[in-house]
Amino acid sequence: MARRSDHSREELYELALDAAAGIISKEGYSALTARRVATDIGYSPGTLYNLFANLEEMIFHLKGRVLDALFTALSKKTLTGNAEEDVMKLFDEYLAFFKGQPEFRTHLFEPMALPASDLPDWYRQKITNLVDILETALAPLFPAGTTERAKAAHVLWAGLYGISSLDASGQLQLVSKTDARNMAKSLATNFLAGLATDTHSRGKK
Amino acid sequence: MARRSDHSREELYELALDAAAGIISKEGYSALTARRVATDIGYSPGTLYNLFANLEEMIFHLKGRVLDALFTALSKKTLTGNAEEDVMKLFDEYLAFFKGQPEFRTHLFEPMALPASDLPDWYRQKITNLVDILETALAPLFPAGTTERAKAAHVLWAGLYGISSLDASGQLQLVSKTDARNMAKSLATNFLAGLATDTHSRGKK
DNA sequence: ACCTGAACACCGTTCAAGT
DNA sequence: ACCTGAACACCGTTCAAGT
Repeated sequence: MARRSDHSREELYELALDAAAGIISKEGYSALTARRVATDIGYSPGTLYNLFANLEEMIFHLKGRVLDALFTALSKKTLTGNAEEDVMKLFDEYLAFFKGQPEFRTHLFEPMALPASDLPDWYRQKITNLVDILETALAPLFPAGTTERAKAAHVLWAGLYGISSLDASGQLQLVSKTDARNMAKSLATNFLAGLATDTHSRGKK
Repeated sequence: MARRSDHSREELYELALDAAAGIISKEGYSALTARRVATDIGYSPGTLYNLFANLEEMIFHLKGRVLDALFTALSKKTLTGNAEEDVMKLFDEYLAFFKGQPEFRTHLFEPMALPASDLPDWYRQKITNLVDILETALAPLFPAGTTERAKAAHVLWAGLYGISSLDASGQLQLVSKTDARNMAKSLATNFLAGLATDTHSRGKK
């Protein structure tokens, strides 16, 4: 074939990520290969390497896109000012988001092949933005910008991730009706109740 | 070469898992291939397929071994009867276990390619045994065998997993000195404090 | 400047053939 | 019965050559 300029670089970028997302949701992660994406967008494999350093980087950008979509979904929620209620609202939206696209839930936050310190800033920022939403819901409980508030948001975020992730991969026994939502509620309720006792009373231990 | 019966089937099984563990810890997961394991144990690739259905199953068995080692480590801890103290003792041992072998932390509980329902029983049992240790530490807070006690143990387990996992993959900003241990402590303290208020008082909400 | 497609160095897995 | 090793159908990635 001859040279193609049917698509700009930006269009190609979007086409590639679209194709990758489609392959994953239709056939699973194992079907996602550079050659397959190239075929699906009608270009040769080499072209992909004009857009991304390698397949891993391409997946990285796809994850970035999913993080953006999750951010949008969580941002839509209007907070009431009741911390427990708001946290559960966000938890529910999180769980609902991945229920609709289970393929992504299991891989979105999975360990990167990169050394942890090499996580690019633009990526880390997307995660920060997500955690910040959770932190906002904790505003009634803490003075703004305190370390304690950030820590609480981080623990809730990591806890929710753990629940969602182990649930999705069948690594928690879900016999006893203790499904992910139920566990998320337990986490939110008890952790926040514990924070309250912590802040108000509690001398030394 | 000729036929080899240098090793029994059981010996081969152990040799293969030993080799796999060595490859992972020395060169990372991406270096783990069926051909490489075969080379390292001095057999041809085909022999591996006498032992395991495929590479994934082999990794599965390796994970089982790591779960056993984690169980052994956690079992060694003697519990004091103070729930909060005991939970933190177990949390610390968990974090220490993976600090010594970070390659495994990031992959041990990662999503399986299998549908969640196909997790073999022997594997799920190993996880159950681990969570049961945590549940034992909660004995002072709940009547034995209650659903509530099991649920609390599950939430703590999933939460710890989330913290450990996101920490390891650099997906929590560890700028603010909020390291994994600190977060695990926050989870344990506040969740258990919340459980206490839950059990004793608390009418309707 | 962008894209191709052959080429390189690998994979996982199978299975006839050997002992 | 167990093991080999060639073979098959793939990979990711590179890069000279084309337009």
